[in-house]
Amino acid sequence: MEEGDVFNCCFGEINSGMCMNKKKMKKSNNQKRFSEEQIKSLEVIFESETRLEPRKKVQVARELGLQPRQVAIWFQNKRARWKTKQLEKEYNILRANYNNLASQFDTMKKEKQALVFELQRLNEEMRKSKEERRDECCGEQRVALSSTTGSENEKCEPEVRINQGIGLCNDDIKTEYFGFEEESNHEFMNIVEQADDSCLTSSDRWGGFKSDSILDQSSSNYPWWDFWS
DNA sequence: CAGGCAGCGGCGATTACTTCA
DNA sequence: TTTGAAGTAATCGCCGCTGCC
Repeated sequence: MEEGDVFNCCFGEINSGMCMNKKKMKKSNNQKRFSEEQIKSLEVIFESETRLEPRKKVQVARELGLQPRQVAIWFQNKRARWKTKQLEKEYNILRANYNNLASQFDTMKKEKQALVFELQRLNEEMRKSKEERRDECCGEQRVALSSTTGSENEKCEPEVRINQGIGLCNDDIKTEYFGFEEESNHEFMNIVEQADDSCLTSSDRWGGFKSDSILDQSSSNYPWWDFWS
């Protein structure tokens, strides 16, 4: 006896209703997989319609030699499996997008670090040149003062130096957060805003990344901005 | 018209079984 | 030969919809 014969024999029983009591059909040896042709036909139908009209279901069942209920169950299971596969696909896409985003973030983080270092270097240079200019200025002052009363000169010099020192400290504190002095700070903020508009928040610079299905779901649950800390 | 009820079908979770490495 | 994982047909319980009374 061939396997097909076993199959047909068992389904003969099922189809005759002996095993198809809806309530409590004992899982028995009668459970057999559908034949390749049956599966193929069902797959073809499923591709065009994932749900069957009752009339169509009866028709398909008759054509394939199955019970309408078996066809209905097959479609139910098929929908469930299809859904699972779709979820897996979507998950893989999401994961790929996340990895892409993470690597972009890493690159930007490094760029930012480099810019901060550059900013610090420039700030230091500016501070030094300013210091030099003040030293030069103070030297000229001293020459001018030495031609007047000597006693005033002796009193003046240390105070001038202290005040200059305080002035420098204040400047440094003022620029600690921005890296610029007040007059250049406005310009700096403009640059930052422009960069922000064109590079960071503009979606067309993010390649093919699709954010619609990700952001609307995850933004409420996952604080993506934690990246930046 | 509103409300209760039965029948039907879909879905998610689970079970029971088969197949295969 | 045994065993564990994966696949699959079928069951169960729940829910929503629809038609009837």
